[in-house]
Amino acid sequence: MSGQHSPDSADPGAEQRILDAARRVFTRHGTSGARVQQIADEAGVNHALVHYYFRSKERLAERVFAETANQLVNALLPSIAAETTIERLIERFVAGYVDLLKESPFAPTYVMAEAVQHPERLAGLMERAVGSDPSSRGRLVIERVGALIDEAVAAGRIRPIEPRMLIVNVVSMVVFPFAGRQVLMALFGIDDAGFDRFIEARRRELPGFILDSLRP
Amino acid sequence: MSGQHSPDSADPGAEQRILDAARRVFTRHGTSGARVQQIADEAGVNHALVHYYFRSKERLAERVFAETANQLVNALLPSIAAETTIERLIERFVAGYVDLLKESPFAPTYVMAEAVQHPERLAGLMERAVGSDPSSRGRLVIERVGALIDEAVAAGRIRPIEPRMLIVNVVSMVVFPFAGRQVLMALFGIDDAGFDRFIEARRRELPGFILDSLRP
DNA sequence: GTCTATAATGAGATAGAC
DNA sequence: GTCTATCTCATTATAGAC
Repeated sequence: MSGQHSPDSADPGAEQRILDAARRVFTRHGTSGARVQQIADEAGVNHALVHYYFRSKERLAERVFAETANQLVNALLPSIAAETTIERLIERFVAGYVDLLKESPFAPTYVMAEAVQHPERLAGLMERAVGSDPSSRGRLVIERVGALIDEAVAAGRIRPIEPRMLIVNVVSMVVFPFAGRQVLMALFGIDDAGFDRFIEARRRELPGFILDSLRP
Repeated sequence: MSGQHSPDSADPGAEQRILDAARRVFTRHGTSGARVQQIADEAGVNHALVHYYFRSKERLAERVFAETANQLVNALLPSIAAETTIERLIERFVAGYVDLLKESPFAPTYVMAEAVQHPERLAGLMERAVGSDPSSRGRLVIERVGALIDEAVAAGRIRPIEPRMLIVNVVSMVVFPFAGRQVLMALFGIDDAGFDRFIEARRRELPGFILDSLRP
């Protein structure tokens, strides 16, 4: 039980520790900016082990990108499918996605930046579900949101809006402050604590802002 | 007049061509992913010339980052200062910023990704204007928007909203689709032409969406 | 599986001719 | 100012001992 990485009773094993370290390093520095040595250091292993388990930096990077993009896109699909009104869906999505992004604040910027150079990797998001591709998942969400919009419009609670527009509006307002965190902090002259307060205020106000924009 | 880069009558000169090429390469690949050789190739010069003019890749990267971030933050300040109602300000900002981003679609992702590793570089945005820092420019915009909000609230045209919230909401909805372009295209199953139509639809609809959310 | 030692090469940077 | 040739070194990757 002695070793470089001070393993405790819940040691996940070298391969998993490398994967965890790789996610931290890649999401912060990008694939080209990341160093295999740093990943090995943070995982508490020799850098040769990284190649033993993952063959090359590039293969490891593909794995991390796929997992990160997958998490970002899929994390909230179940809760989205469970909600029965557009109002509650918006509320739950905002709260749930803010929570997710507080856990992985660098993930959106990382995925967007990597996707510029490797857009084809977004096609492999659903390696486990046969016959499902990103756009079919996208269609499922669009159809679900569209159905809830139609119901609310028919009931006179909201005005009509194209599902994709609403989805992009909501996702934009939730994700962008995290992606542009450093820029916002510089422009607003706030520190980490101020940013956290700003995010919490947004978590409270965003659902109302969005629903107000949909009033008939 | 013969040469690698086929200079014409409006040849901007080697230094400027390197700078232009560097902006293209850095914004697409990021600082660590960019190659001096590629910058030299696109500028039509030998790679030694890049070092002659800019000393090192890092110095060139700092220059490109400063110019790009500066453009993104400042481009619309004059037009913002010129508008006299919050409604017109929102309309002009959306239209103007969409135009800007169609010209520099990779700039937001690049700036956000680089800022993760070098947030201090955002402090040097205004190297030319003495005594002005990013947060003071931010305060000017916030105060201006706040004044226009107050006027519209007093006139009963909109409900109260904190200026920073409105600013972030508007900027988010305009910028995010460009930053996340590849992801949106994959999820929605659309191509470049479809994305362009989507952006044009947003340019038309966004001001109305925002103003609807502000109805008293 | 994990380490040490080393190979292989890509890329930034400089010297010096022109 | 611009090029060719060269240097240096950081980094990925592998071979082989344990």
